[in-house]
Amino acid sequence: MDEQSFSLGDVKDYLLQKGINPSYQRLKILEYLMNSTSHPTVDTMYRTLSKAIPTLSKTTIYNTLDLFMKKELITGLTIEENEVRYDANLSQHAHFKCLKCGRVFDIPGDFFPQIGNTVCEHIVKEKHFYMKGICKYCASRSA
Amino acid sequence: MDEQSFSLGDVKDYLLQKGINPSYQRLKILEYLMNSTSHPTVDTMYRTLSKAIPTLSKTTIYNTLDLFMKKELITGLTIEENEVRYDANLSQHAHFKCLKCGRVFDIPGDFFPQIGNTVCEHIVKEKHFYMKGICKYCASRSA
DNA sequence: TTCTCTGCAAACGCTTTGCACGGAT
DNA sequence: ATCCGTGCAAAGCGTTTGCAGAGAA
Repeated sequence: MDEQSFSLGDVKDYLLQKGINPSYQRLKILEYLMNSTSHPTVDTMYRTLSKAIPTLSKTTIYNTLDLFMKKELITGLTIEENEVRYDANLSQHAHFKCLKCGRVFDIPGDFFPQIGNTVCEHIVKEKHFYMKGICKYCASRSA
Repeated sequence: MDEQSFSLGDVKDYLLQKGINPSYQRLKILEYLMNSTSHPTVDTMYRTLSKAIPTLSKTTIYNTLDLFMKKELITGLTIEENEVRYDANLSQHAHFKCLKCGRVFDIPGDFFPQIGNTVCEHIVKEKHFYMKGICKYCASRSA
């Protein structure tokens, strides 16, 4: 958790506004996502949230994330095969994955080409842009 | 297979030039990839190539693709979780995945932002850009 | 009661690993 | 004999499914 900007109350209001029953599990999962910029995997969420909710199961996390995605509160990001990461930041932004430490960073700014609704006659619904390399922390550590 | 432009001989020369022992399996796998623009998954390759090589195993395909990636003959693309696709087209290009039929198309042209070697102080090694939507074939079919 | 939410356990599917056979040198 | 390539079988791991118990209305 990076900087605690959203309270449980904020999160509850948000869920209610989106027409989602704010159960404790859902509140805590969304709170975690909204206060995180690290694009956690299900396993990361599970290991962290288990401390606060010892009975929490991964099934509930999957169920909840599916619900949030269906209701468009979050998006899933695919950078690596074998793991999906989740992001509550819905603004169009790029991602950077460090090949050393594995962390995923948001890259602000509009890097997205100004293509219209179609490209090569295909209808575009989503655009995804990500980079891989060595993050500034790993770079300075090995320098 | 889309348009037969590379012969087995071409592929053999390419393997030798890259310092890879051109076994029959390796030849056929690379031939398939070089003559395909459909970014096949391992399963697609397996089902297709099994016809020509009945004893072929998926293990060999995985071994071979790992080798090709290590030697930088091909790249792996991650658009969906749960499946890796492979591409022998090493030029920087974008991809488009159809949400209906699931096919992945190459999108030619330089859609990549002209960022330098670093972004937000991170060292960039790879850039990936892909879109999702409805491809022209599915769009015309349902129109 | 009825409907929803939760979570254990098992199933699934793609990928990786262990290991042994076979061909080439 | 040695080395490399191949491929069967089993294990691994993230995710999904089946289903039953708990909780709210």
